[in-house]
Amino acid sequence: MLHVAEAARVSVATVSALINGTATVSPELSARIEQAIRDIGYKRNAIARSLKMGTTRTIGLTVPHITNPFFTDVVSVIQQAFDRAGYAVMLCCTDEDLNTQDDQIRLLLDRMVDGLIVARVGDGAILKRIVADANVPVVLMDRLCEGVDTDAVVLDNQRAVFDAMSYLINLGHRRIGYITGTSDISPMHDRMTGYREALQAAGLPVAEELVRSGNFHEIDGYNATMQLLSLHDRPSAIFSANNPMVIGTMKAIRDIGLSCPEDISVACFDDFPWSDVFQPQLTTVAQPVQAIGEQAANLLLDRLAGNRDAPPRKLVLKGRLMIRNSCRPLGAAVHSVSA
Amino acid sequence: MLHVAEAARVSVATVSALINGTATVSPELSARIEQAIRDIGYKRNAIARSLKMGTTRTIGLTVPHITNPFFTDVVSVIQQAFDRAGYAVMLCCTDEDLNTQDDQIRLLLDRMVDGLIVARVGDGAILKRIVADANVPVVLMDRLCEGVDTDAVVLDNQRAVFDAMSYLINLGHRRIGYITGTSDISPMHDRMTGYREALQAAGLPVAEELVRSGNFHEIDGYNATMQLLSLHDRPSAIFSANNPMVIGTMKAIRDIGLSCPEDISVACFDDFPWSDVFQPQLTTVAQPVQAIGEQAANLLLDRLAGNRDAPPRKLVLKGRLMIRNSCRPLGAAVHSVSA
DNA sequence: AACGCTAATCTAAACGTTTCGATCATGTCA
DNA sequence: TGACATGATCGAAACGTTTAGATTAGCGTT
Repeated sequence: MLHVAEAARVSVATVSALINGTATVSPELSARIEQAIRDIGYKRNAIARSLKMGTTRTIGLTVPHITNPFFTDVVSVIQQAFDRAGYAVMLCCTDEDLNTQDDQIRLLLDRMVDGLIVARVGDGAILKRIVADANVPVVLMDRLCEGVDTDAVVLDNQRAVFDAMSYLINLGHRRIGYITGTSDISPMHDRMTGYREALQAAGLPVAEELVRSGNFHEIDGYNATMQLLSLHDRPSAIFSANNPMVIGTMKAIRDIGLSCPEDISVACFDDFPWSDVFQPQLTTVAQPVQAIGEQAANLLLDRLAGNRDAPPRKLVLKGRLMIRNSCRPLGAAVHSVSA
Repeated sequence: MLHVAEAARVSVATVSALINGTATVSPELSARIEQAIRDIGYKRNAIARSLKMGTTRTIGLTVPHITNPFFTDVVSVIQQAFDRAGYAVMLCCTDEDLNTQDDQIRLLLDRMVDGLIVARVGDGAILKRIVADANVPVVLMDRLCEGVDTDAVVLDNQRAVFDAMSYLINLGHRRIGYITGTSDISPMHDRMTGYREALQAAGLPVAEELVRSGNFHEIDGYNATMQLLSLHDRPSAIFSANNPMVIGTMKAIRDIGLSCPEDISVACFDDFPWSDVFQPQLTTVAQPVQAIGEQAANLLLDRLAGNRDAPPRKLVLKGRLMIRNSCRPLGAAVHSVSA
């Protein structure tokens, strides 16, 4: 900018005024300055501007896994929304690791991001402190955090799983395996509650042997399913509480020589774009990814626009049960195939 | 830092020296400063540091679509690699739009990213100029760019498609539909060349009616497939040159009342994590996503480490044909089903 | 002619670091 | 004892912006 000012024989203040339109500058000087900008190929340095202004027009976004199609879709929507608003997005994947998340959020705050969207991981204590210290707006997404009282957009997970389980129960299933992620995050907790409540509402026992837990990865779903299928009294259906794990479930079913839905019914949380096309067409609980992403972005953009003092807003969206053909009705002959 | 200095009754220079280890500071002062840092909860401001140092420890990454599993996987690997190296990643999705890409790259450069990894979109002219102007290292990924002579990691697309086509031809297919993305980017061009060469090598004609082009989205694959399937002399196999489009292909096949592989064989570029499990199990060309991401990251990290003057390095990786069950051998009764 | 008002422009400080060179005490050596 | 190297610390400039406040010129009023 100094070079531009010299070339145009004006002060840097005038150049700044012209660029930002913060003051009127005469036509002559405007012309000289614009010419100089073109000649020199000047681009304003956003870092210097950020330092002075205290704002970076950049937000931080952390998710557990970007390869999980649910997060991929949401990230994509958020990215678009902030792109439109002229913000850049710094993306971090925490890989479901607490320390990683911790480090990454600090990294983002050090870089003076203007706001944060967090699909958190693990215990909320540290996150709580970080959020309290940093005075940037934070939006929680997908996962709430006890003690962190801030904007959030989540699903009614309990209801969604309740509905899915009720569907299975209505089909005649009585022993339904349930594969959950680590239960220290709110959706896993709520989904599990939905599972239990649906069973109880139908007067069915909650057999602990039917509940298995894993760490969100395909391999965890595989192992959990293997355990479920080797039970003496095998479940007739399996519900997987997240979508990477259901791939593992399907692989285990295949490897053990069974097939879905003939031998075992499968449903899961989170939809896939290809669910309609490949066999078995999985019955899933679809989250409104577009809405989740947009709402999270809107909540944060609203804060960034200056609405700092409004009380925390918590949006709860509804899931939708996509009934396809991976669950079969159980007739008189209950899970007839012998292992 | 000023506050820390005052609290510890030292100068800011000493605080800086201690934090960065750039000079020895006495045990007494060290203790005082460290205490002050803890008391105040001081965090170094990375923006101010960037301004002074001329480096942000942030890189920019632009991809056409993050929802495409291929890019998702690669982004994930790159993200992890830079995370380990202490860099932040600014992610941009260009949505296959030239202007968007242009804007985003400028945005990234304004923010003084230390380097750029680009899976480019469209014509290379503007990218070429931007890359020339910006004196940050750039690594091209997945897609080369004519006239941009920089580090790159790409696939041997031509060979990969040649192999896939040869496989189909060996199965007895003679009329093979081909669905490509817009051909102004190198992989699409190279893949098409592989298609033509395989046909020619087998002494088969290249029927232009069998080649359809779309814009990388599922709907484009759907439309292209609809056109192919309504041809008088329908192809017995379809190869889709990218993976979102193959979902559209499968939907079109379903909607038209045919089935794969009985009525029509399908193969495509890019693997899916679930390809092994759902029916039909798609035969695909798998890209070494892990290697692509790691190599791209390594190339850039090497430049960032100071190796600026080495001549541009171009890495060409090999694809792998994953033969599953979505393509059937053509016996005596050639594509028998009548439309 | 003196005055005040407005519009245009400029000067200089500030944002929070890093770093060069200066300062100063201390100990060593001739 | 004086010269000098050494090590620790500091002062101040610089990075490239923004912006408050000062300055100047032009013009209309009285």
